[in-house]
Amino acid sequence: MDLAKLNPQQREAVEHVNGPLLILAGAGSGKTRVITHRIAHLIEDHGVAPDSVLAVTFTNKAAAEMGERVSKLVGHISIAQPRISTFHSFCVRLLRRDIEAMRIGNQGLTKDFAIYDEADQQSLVKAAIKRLGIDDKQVTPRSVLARISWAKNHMLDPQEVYLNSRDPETERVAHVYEIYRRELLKANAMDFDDLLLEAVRLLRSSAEVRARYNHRYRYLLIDEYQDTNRPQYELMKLLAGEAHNVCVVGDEDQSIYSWRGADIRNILEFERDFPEVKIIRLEQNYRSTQPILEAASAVVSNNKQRKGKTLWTDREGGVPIYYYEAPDGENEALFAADYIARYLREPSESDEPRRAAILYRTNSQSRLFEEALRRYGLKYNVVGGFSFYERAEIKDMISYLKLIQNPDDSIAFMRVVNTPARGIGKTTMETLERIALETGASLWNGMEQAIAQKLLPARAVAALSDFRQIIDDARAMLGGTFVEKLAGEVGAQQSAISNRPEADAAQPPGAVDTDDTAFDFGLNEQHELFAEEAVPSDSFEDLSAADSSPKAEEPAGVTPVEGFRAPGAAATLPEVIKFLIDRTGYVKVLEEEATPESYSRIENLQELVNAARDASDRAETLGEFLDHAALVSDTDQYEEGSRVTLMTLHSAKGLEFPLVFLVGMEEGLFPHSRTFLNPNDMEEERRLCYVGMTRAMDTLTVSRACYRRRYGSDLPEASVPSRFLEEIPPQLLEEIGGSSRRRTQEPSFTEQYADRHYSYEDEDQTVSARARFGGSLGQEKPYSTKRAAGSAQYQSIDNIAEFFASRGKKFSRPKIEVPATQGKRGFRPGQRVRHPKYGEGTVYRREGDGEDAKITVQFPQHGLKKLVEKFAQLERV
DNA sequence: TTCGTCGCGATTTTT
DNA sequence: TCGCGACGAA
Repeated sequence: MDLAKLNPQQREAVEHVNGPLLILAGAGSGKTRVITHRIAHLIEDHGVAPDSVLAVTFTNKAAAEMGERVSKLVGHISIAQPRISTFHSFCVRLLRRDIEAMRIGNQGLTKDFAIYDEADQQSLVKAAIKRLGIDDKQVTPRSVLARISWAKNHMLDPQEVYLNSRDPETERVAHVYEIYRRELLKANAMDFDDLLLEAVRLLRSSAEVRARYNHRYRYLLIDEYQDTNRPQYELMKLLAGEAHNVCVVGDEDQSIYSWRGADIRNILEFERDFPEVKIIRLEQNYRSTQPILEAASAVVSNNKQRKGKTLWTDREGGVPIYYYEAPDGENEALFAADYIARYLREPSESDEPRRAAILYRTNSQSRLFEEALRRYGLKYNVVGGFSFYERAEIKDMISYLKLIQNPDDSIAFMRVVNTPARGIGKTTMETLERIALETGASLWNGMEQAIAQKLLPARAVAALSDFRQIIDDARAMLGGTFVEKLAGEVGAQQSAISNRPEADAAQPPGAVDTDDTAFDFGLNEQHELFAEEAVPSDSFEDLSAADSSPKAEEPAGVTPVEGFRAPGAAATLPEVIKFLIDRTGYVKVLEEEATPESYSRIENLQELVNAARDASDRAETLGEFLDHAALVSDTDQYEEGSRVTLMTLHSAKGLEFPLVFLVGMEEGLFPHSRTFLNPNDMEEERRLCYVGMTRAMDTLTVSRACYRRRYGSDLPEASVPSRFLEEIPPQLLEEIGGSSRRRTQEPSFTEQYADRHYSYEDEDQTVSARARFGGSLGQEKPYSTKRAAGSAQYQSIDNIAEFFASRGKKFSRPKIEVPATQGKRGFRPGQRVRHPKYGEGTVYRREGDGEDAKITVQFPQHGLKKLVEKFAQLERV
């Protein structure tokens, strides 16, 4: 292993082999490099078996990237590779394998458990609130769910929440929590938090399982350690076993997930639980220029809760931080787009192609920038927001699959039982829920009882039977055929600790108990055979045509099981999805709708079939396919090849870009208004700002809109510059655009162009740009319903003209009618004022007029205050 | 039971 | 602006 390219601290970290290691790695200090080299060093120079190394990262994307880099370093050595995964997917694997060790009698979750996402959780909580008869005006499902999640992240069960409660509201939360938990169990399901908790519970409760994993994973690495929460910490301790070969890497200044339970104390307790720990600090930054580093450090140094460290770089020179003050949000976006367009056109100074990122605080801010980039015909990649698997039609199909896998999944049941409409309405559902509640069973079970005992009107029974038949048929198609990768290289590695069941016989459809969803694990040759016939054409017709495989037409209920196991008789996952899409009439409904929206949904479904085919090609089981769907995260969408990336500051963690736009630097937006009350939250916002700034390698541009529309209302509100702007040392900041205050001797890249950014006669915005509006987007985001639909509205020349006309108006009158009073009191947003009690502040917002005008003022010490202007005794400063 | 309209409230950040 | 729930009519 060649360690010559590492600095002394990095090298020390890499060469540390046994025992606990804590690496405090500042932004851009080559942390990933250290981790990958450390893994390679262990394997290459110390003969550690690759698959006894477990590295845990925060996102799947980071894991994949790290895996790639590691296999570049050591790929030649062995087929076995280190396991590199996120906490959550690691836990899923662990639980799918061993969770039944916790089953007592017939109680407890089975390995076919479902994973509930936030929407599923919300439905469950909503139902629980309703059942408890709690007034849902006061408590929203959202807030209750947040508190349940908080409790889970602090490893408190409903009992403990109840016993610790000091107010009736917390008691109610405890009750909802208890019901929520029971419903999850009944549905054989877990939420994201449970994945961690159950894994901890499993490793604690079974010495045998724990020993197996301790034996399997000898070396443990944890990235982004500052963002781990309590359960993750416990998990780490359990996995570290006796050997304590655990290396954690983190940066207190980049801790931005405390709202999700991340606890900085984990760093302190690490030293307590592993007293023999070695601590290494990485403080040399290889990423950013001096001014960027200095500005970011200056901002974060305003935090009180901080050990403090000094990042330094030997990189010399660099342009200042540019600051652009836009009249409004649209202009801010156009400015960024214009700047980026020019930037990308310039030849790159290094070998790397030019890349830029626009970073914002909330996802909703992306829209304006997307529109602006489209105007300029720039391809871009949006990370976050709506992901593919969150789209309604996709969730619907996934819910059908989930139901096949786990019929007790009541949330999936409710989602699709009447989707598309098949005459199962409110009354029917209420009856089913009642039956389920009375017998303590799942909705599916309730349905079976209702059908068998004819507890419902004939029409409802018929509709339910039809629904059941669809699920049963689909399951029968799949039964016994979905292939597990057993043979060959990968299988050997996996089966080290895996204890897959021998091929189970698929049971006849209808015989539903928790075990009949087990799949056979055939061989690869067999799979290849099926894959051949599974390749359909890509047309829409393909979906709607009644082309579902012949066996679907067979009366599934009477065909003997053996019939489904014969070679060639079983269906692959994509076939089953196509069967479902067709048999449920889903596409038919969409086609009848015949709107651009509905066609794009059909496209999305086609995309799902493609995804399933890929999974099937990789020989994934239905369960694995569903896990993947549940665990892909927004940040995983980041494409490295993309030249322009839009994302939230949170998603940007761990990435770097030559050019970064940090936009929306306004009080209330960033820092977000919800953090005004709590100083700790404010410090986290500041860390978030630090994270954003340190993403920039060469150029950092910060911007703000003086007037911004909230919720698309038509009167824009004045904004107050973000406090973080003021924390950037003024000598590092240079205002650009309209009113440049200062000119440097040589016109910088920015200055050459900055004054031209209003120009709409720019060549990019004429014919060529128009021609590209449709196509470029489609390539970049093939499944984007909303965005595909959105792009349509700009395709006509009239619309474009209209767009520019409206924009043009704004620019000629940047200050749109602001509710401003002429009177001498008339305080206007953005103005500095003094209040006898609260001191100096900035006017944030003004409502009403004349005598009853109310104004909201932001005071540094007291936060936002709403005052009646007449009485407030405010003076101008 | 379904489908339409209307009014209201919402926006942090994510595995 | 947009998405959801409530409400009412066929």
